[in-house]
Amino acid sequence: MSTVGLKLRELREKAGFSLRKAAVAIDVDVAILSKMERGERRFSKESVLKLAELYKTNSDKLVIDFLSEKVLYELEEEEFALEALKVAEKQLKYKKKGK
Amino acid sequence: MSTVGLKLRELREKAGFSLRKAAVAIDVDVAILSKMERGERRFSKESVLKLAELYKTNSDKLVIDFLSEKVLYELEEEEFALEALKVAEKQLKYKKKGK
DNA sequence: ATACCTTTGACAATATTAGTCAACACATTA
DNA sequence: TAATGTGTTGACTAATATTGTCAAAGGTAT
Repeated sequence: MSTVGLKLRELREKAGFSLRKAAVAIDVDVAILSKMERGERRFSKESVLKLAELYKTNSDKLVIDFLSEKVLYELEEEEFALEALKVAEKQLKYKKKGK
Repeated sequence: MSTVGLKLRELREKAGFSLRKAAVAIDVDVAILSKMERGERRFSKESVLKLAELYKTNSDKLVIDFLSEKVLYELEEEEFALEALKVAEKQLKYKKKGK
């Protein structure tokens, strides 16, 4: 169900890594990587970056998906989730201009 | 610095509540309400709702600000924060249509 | 001084998240 | 069939973050 998870699983398979190998390579328990790929547990940003490097892929989109999921997780079941996102965007743009 | 905090503080003052009175009314420690209003500690959604009711105000915008701050907190210092918000929005819209 | 107000910081309690480990089921293959 | 490799699961512990409690401080006004 997780976008980052699915993408990273595909990448792993294409790169020819077994779950175990990949887990060892990025210094994470196999169980955790398994769960992260399937969305049972959320990724750490660190893992995403390490995996991207391992699979020789650009990490930007993966990180964006990762963050997006993090945000949506916070907003799940919230009636005003969409409105909140829009306000957050506006604030962020304003802030950026400021500095 | 917190939007919800500022708004709720203004509302409280307009409604003529001291910090103590308001805190007691919503069953929260004074120290915490003080910190929440000033953005030193984040609000709980429950507090926002209770305060809105206490001040006889519609809570929608307050909740939206509250959620927006929660989200921005998660994304602070993230290079791709804006992109992540956009992706999250898209996903959310898609999801909504689905159900 | 007394009675309010708000703020502060130290501390404890709780909840959430992350990590560890052993065992399972399945398939492959020596 | 026994050994090896695959991914998954659940129970448990450890670490971290979030919340709550409390006592005391510094204001201001009566």
